[in-house]
Amino acid sequence: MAMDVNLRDLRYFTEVADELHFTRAAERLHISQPALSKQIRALEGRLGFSLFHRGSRSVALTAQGEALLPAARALIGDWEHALRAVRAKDPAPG
Amino acid sequence: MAMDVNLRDLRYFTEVADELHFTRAAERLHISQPALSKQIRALEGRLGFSLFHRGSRSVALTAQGEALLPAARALIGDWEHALRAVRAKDPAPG
DNA sequence: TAAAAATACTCCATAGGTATTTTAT
DNA sequence: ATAAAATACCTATGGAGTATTTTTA
Repeated sequence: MAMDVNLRDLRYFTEVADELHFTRAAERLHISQPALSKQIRALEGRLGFSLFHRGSRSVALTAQGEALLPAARALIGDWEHALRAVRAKDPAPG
Repeated sequence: MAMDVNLRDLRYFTEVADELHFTRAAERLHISQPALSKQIRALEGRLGFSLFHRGSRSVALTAQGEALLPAARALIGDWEHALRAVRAKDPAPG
C-alpha cells in the first residue's frame, strides 16, 4: 500500500528532531505550535509508529524516529538536488 | 524556498510517464482522468516547467520531464525502502 | 507552578468526483 | 468523427490559525 508522504512533513520531522522542542521548531518553520504538533501526530498515525517521546519538559526521538531520520534528511536533499539539476538545463529558468 | 512535493504527485507523474496516456494512467491509479490531469498541471505549475507535451492523441515527456523522471522514481523507492527498514526493527509491526 | 505539548474550535485551500467541452487527427 | 485531455463545478478532507486546557518535572 502506497504510504505517500509529503516532503513538508519530513521537514517538520527533521526540524523537531533538530530542536527536540516543538515550540522552537514551530517558530523556525513559521507555523504555530499546535499545527506542528498535529502534523507530527498525523504523520506518526500514518506511519504506524511514534517518532518522538513527549514529556512536558522533554522531547526525544524514539528508536524508529532515530532510524527514519537519516532517510528523511536524504529524501529532502535528494529532491532539492534533482530540482536544481533539472532547472540548470531548463530553457526558461527562474 | 522549500519546493515540497508529495510523493503521491511523483507516483502520478511516473504513472503518466509509463503510460504516456492520462486516461489509462488514471485508471491504474484508481482516480479519475480530470483529477489526474489537474494534479499533473498543478505539479507543473509548482515546479515552474512542463513535464509533458500534450496532443489529443499523443503525450510525450518534455526534456525536463525526462530529466526529473529517474529522481522521481528514486525518491519513491528510497522512501519505501526506508520505511521497510524501520518497520523491520519496529517492536509493533503491522 | 510554569513551561510546553495537546485539544477544541474555525477557516480556507486542495484533492477528488461527475458532467461536459475542446482539440487535433 | 472521435479519442483523449481540459474545463467547470461541487463536495469533502486536511492544513493552518487562535484560544485554551492539560500535563509533569
